Amino acid sequence: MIALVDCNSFYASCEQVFRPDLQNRPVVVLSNNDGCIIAANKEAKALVDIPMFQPVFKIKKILDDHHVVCFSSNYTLYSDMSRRVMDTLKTFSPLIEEYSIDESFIDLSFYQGKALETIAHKIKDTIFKNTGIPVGIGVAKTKSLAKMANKFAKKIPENNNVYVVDSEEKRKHLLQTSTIKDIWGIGRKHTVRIENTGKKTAWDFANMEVAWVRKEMTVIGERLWRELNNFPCLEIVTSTDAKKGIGTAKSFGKKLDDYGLVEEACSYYVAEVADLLRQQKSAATQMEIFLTTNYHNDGDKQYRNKIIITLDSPTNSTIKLTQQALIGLKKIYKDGYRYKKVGVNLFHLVPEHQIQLNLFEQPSKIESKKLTDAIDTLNDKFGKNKVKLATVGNREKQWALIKEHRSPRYTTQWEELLTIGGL
DNA sequence: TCTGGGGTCCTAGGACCC
DNA sequence: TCTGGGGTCCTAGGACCC
Repeated sequence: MIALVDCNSFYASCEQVFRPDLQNRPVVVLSNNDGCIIAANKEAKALVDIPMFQPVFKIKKILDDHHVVCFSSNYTLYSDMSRRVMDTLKTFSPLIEEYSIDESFIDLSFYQGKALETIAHKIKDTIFKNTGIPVGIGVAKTKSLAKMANKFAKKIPENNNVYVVDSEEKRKHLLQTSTIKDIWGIGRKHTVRIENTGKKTAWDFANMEVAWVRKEMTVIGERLWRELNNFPCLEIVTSTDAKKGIGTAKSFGKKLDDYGLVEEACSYYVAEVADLLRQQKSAATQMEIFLTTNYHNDGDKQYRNKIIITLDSPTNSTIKLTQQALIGLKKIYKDGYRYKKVGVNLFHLVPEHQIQLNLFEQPSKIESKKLTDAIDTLNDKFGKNKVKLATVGNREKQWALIKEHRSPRYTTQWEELLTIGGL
């Protein structure tokens, strides 16, 4: 049996752990630049139907009227809290798949013959005791069923955040009370396609002709169909393979029409992805640079473009990548537009110890690696970006993300530790 | 005025090989 | 007139996830 453990309104819960005064109050967390709503606790969801990913300015009045507490996203805090939750989970099973920042699949075969419902409650209570984060747990024979059981566990209050699919009856009940779009892996498009055939519930889907499913939804759909029928097709994935591509692209805090600032932002993001690349000990063969104006804004002149740069030989040197990135940026940058976003993507990653040098390349690689290593060491010791390329600029980041309501990084910065009044 | 960011997997079709 | 059969590799685009 497999359990899917999922934190309840994770980002909002993280904020509430350190703010007991916000218990039972509506809380939402905003995306980068405080643009959209990306998490809402149950009090906030109960108040109004807060649509996720809605731009905040469209529902500002609702938030104000109900005194909803808004936080900018604080990923440093959420990542650290996630680690704590996962550490606790690891004490219950040796086989864990960290599926996302707030959920994990865990293998429960270790507990064969024991009452899984009791175990699940114990896991839930221990996580809450250790971290203050409430979780829901779904248990079933397959990952897809566990995922749905988890949703069901949270939806029905009597379930008390735990639902175990350990009988044919319960499987049927779960599937019959779930809609098509409740199924994990079925999104908007497929929901329409399936509903057009007259099916309404997950149970209907699980009883469709498998040939139809295969034809319309490819092998992914067929696996899902089999999983809902209790045949495991998806394994718990414990090893995390090196990523196949690494990228970053963030909207500026304000629109930019100055090449120098766009260049600064671009350099900054290249340094960021190059760092990630070195952390996973890979080197990139290809790099894409793109920039775009704000396409939501009809009034502005629109322009977007990208350029793909093939590197002479794979590299993870910030210096080399930045050089190439800025040559590329210059080629696609056009004056006279107000830019909203610049981004960089690295592809065709290879392990750094397998770099095939270009036939004509001078063996200066070693020196360049020494320099990069030295910079990494200094930054590890003295803090992020203490040593950086001049192209990143040394002034205040005029393009920085807007984060007006960011909470302290309670668990990772000494200066931001939680203080308790009166002590 | 204000609209996120980071991923994965699969298929079809082109281009090429023997 | 008659035009095989078996492959690989790569990319773009679709669909979905958190």
